[in-house]
Amino acid sequence: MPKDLLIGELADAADVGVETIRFYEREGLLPEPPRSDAGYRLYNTEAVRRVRFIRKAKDLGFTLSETKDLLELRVTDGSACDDVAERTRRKIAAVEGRIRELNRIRHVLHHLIDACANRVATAECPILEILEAHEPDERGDAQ
Amino acid sequence: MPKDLLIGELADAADVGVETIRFYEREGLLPEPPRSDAGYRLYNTEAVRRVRFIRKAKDLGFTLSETKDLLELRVTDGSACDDVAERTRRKIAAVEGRIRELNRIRHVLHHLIDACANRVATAECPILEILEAHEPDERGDAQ
DNA sequence: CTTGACCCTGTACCATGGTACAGGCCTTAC
DNA sequence: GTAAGGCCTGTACCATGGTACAGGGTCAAG
Repeated sequence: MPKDLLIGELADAADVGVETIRFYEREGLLPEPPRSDAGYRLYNTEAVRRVRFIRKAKDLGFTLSETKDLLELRVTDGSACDDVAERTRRKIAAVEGRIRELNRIRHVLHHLIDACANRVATAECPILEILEAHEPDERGDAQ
Repeated sequence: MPKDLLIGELADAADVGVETIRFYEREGLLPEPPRSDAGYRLYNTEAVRRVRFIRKAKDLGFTLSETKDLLELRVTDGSACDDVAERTRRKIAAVEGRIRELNRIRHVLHHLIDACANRVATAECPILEILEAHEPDERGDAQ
């Protein structure tokens, strides 16, 4: 039987502050956990994964609301498979759009390294070349 | 000779508000442009690319300060090539890290689609599988 | 030569995502 | 049994990235 974690232990394990955990709970990103007799929140190890995921998603530029959507994508009795699949496809498209943009930035940065190696002065700001090629503009998803 | 843009024309072209342009200037992301006799800011088309890039970077989760770093990466008389190359390599590593994380999310979302197709109920929140193995990940060329 | 749409500076305000008390109740260790 | 720590709720505050006036000058059209 896995031992329950107190909020401070969860915070340490997920490398965030205690206040952040309570904040995520208020915002609906973490379910309200069961409580001890004294009213202490009792967490399991899934909560650690959840908090770490929220952090990761935030660093990738997802808003808390988008992150909440991602966490809610699952097949349960109550949710129609087709609907979940459709929402998931939209999220995949959004993720792929971000990957494409990041790859464009990556390529341009590599060109800059090359220019450096050849001691070629880049008069203009080279990173702006990113926007030369076509520009899809849509953010795929989000709200 | 390319016609100068007034701030409102730049804002329209880059699809942001006029106040946002002035905000970016205050924050040092846009250089102070020349002024007309009446004190109006006069922009060229590079400014449009710059503002669009700032927007894009923001959507990808870069802070304004990181974006400023990216825009400052260039080889000029005043900056040592080796230093620019080194900073650029660090930025590439950061970009590649983001791409890897996004690919992990993408894979898990694809698994969810599969589970859906097979009408397999996913009891746990499937996206949390992302944090399981540190899969070394196949290169992130989603282009 | 005035009206309306723009521009200027300056300051105030807003949403997001936390962070930091204050005031009080458990729990363990001495 | 008492002190140190951790937990509770509640409220206030903070940084980032804008957004929205107020009060005033500019300019082109009619």
